[in-house]
Amino acid sequence: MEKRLDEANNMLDLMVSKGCNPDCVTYNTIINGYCKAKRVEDGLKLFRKMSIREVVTYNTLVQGFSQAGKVEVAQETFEEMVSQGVHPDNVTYNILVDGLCENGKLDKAIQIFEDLQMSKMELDIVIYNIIIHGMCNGSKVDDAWNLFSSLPHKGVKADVKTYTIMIGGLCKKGSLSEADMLFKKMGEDGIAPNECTYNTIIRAHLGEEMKRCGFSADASTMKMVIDMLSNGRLDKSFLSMLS
DNA sequence: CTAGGGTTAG
Repeated sequence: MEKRLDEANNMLDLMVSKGCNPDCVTYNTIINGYCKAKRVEDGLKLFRKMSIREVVTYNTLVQGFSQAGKVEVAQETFEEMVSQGVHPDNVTYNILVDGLCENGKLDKAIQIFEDLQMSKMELDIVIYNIIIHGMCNGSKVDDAWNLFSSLPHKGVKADVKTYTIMIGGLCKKGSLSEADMLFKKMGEDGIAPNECTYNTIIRAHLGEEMKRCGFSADASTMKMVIDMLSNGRLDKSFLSMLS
């Protein structure tokens, strides 16, 4: 967790030298550490050396490759898992579908999600949250809304994340009044908003308020930003807010 | 008498 992977590896060698054999949890802890440290290739090397093939390790690797932006390799790892006879579980599909969404492959994510719905796997709210989030970020807020609205028929109960994701999607689309209505409905449905929900809706309202007050990136604003960037009062990451 | 490792929102 502290990204001190080489020390962790030395510890692994030490335990082996003392006759204490690592098991799948030991290995997975280190493989996950490699992935979090953006060293998924090193994680894969360790994986190739071990003989245990279980679902959690594959899940770790699929996520590692996705988060390293190598979603094709993540998909290949998933295929390998299936061909090795290791059965994917809910977490596998959550990781795979989220990885596809985060790497610009929303259509593929939706396709897998639809296959899952036809399968006899029991889907819980997590996969719905992931796909609704993917749709909202992929400019398919209307599709997200339709899916969100279908949850009661499917016997799946929306949680605070579902509402927050959907409210965020409506805000992004510019439908602030619909977002407000959903925020109200969420309370009526007995789901309490949390800090994420409030941040989402407050940010959208502030953005509207700024527009109404005539704030925009005009010449004088740009000059102010450029000045503040040059004297260091404003961090460069601020610019990402503007796009 | 068998822990501990992998998943979603701004």
